[in-house]
Amino acid sequence: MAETAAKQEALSKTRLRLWLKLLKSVNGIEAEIRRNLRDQHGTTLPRFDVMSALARFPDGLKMSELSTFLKVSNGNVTGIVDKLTEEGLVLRVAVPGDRRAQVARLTPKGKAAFEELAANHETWIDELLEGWSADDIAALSTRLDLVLKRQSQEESGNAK
Amino acid sequence: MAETAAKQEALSKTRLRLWLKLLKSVNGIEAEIRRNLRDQHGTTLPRFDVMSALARFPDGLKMSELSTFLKVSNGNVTGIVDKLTEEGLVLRVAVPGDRRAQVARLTPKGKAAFEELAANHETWIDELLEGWSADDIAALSTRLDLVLKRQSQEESGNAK
DNA sequence: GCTTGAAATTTTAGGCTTGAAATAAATACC
DNA sequence: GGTATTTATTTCAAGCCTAAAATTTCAAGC
Repeated sequence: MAETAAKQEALSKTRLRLWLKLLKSVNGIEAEIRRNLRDQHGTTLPRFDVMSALARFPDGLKMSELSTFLKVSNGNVTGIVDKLTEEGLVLRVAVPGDRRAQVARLTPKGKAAFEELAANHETWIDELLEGWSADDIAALSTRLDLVLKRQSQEESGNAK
Repeated sequence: MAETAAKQEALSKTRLRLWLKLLKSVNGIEAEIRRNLRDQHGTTLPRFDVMSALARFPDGLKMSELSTFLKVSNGNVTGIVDKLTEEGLVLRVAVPGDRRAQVARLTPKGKAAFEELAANHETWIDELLEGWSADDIAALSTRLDLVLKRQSQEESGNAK
């Protein structure tokens, strides 16, 4: 039994080291994407994320749906959509029958801009994950599902 | 050859999907750690990161060493160390022979506070990565080394 | 029709982050 | 010794982010 406890202890340290490495890797990739978005396109990751979400829903998303989907605060989305709207990339559309709500949608200009961004984004990721085979990816994907499952359980547990 | 191109195309999409899943998982874990630090200890991740770095270097780190190590800006570290200093967790020590530089060190109080945090942190990670075996971790670790190697190469390439 | 509570959104105060400008001190060169 | 460059750090302006408060509208119950 002493051996088991010792192994558990070692596993805990091993997991911690992996987490730190994982965080470093992901932060590094994210930093490069932010850099590319800024230097090559004059935009930012939060703006890209909002446009990406809206691109998936051509009929638009309510502000609250957007913030839930992106897992950021309502107030945060307000500011980003404000900017994108000023630039003519996003449009706020009134929801018929509910004067409280508004739907944010990409304009044609916004859609075109996003498609350009998305194509480059995919290329960047492809280069950054160079050397990852389909098998590598499948293996990691199933491990990540464990983490995501845990997270979605927690969410529903925290729901009021 | 058409098949090869098609496979490449598919791999690119697969990598993109993995990246999105990886990002979601890591962000979820990070969010929980931030929540725990705030709710259980009244502190934040950036503060924990600074204390963690200083804990590894008992003789202290210069402000610039600290920002390089943590990969954040100089100005950022200034503000965080300011706060930690006000609270008596960190000390700024003059560097003999260079009146420009200062070394930040944990105070005994800071060291004790960090050790408490670090122990909990390890437990949180252990729970969040529940189900990850030593073999899983070893496999992922070698894949991540690919990413990290690429990142360190880029850094040295970007050095002036 | 009023009132009460819930829902959608914006506003606000405060912390984190960056890149760039400013300051001050050390170093190198002549 | 004097000037220019580099180095260490802080300050600053602006964007991002959150949680909480405020605002407006809707919906239910009476």
